[in-house]
Amino acid sequence: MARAATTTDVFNAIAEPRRREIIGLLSNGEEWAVNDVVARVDIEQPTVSKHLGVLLQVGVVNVTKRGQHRMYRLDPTQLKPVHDWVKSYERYWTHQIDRIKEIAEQKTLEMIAHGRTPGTSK
Amino acid sequence: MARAATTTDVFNAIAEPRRREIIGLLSNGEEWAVNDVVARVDIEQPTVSKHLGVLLQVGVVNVTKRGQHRMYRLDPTQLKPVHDWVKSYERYWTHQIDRIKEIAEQKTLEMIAHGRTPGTSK
DNA sequence: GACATATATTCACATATAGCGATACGATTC
DNA sequence: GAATCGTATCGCTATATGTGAATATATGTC
Repeated sequence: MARAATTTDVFNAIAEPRRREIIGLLSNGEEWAVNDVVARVDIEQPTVSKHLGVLLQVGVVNVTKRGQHRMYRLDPTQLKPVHDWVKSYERYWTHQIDRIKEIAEQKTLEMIAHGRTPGTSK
Repeated sequence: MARAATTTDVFNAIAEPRRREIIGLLSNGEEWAVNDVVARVDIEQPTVSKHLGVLLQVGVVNVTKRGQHRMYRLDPTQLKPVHDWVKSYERYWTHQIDRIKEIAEQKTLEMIAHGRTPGTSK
């Protein structure tokens, strides 16, 4: 099987740095015409159109036709799955003191439990 | 140019759902032998080895040789870049009330400023 | 209608998968 | 040292890029 399409989900879509860059631009909440984006990033117009197309397919942006312009707007809520997933690991790098304490507590609990957690591979 | 390698950075590495699944397994902080992982996910051993190899290259896991086993351990701090990036958008889906207020305030400020924020495309 | 502007689509290219099956390699056990 | 276990690697297939160049498709303007 080949690699999953970039349009499969948000995780694949945001793997591309330029798409994250475009998302960053649109994060001011305004509507952006394609050429507004092109003027700000060092990417050709067709490429920008394609990246916006990917973001559109996964729902990270909306588009509205206004005259000959197509106005793109960010829908930040579509990034929530990424946030939800990575949030579980947040405690490992925030609050250094608390983190040390947490890890110590965890180890203690493990010692008490005294059970091999991963499948005991002979 | 082709798509960036999965080993380019954490964003590319975690785009693959099975790698996120493996990360989830290892999140108990224990050391996992390859076969421990194989026993838990419905993936063949060579594929698991490859996924672990990708995660290793981007630093999300460490490996230690112990006898004929290779023990993999998660290094969750390597996921921080993802968290940092997505955290900027957190406010859009948390605290529904505050969010409405924030957006209203933002619009008001924009009206006061009265300047077109994106590059005024003629 | 002729022409310019804004955006999308098509083509070709170089490259990178994910997974399977077979196999190679190192460590362990007998 | 032969068999076995744990793991990595190779060859293969099918597929999906990201980008640039060229072109098509609207839409707006004179």
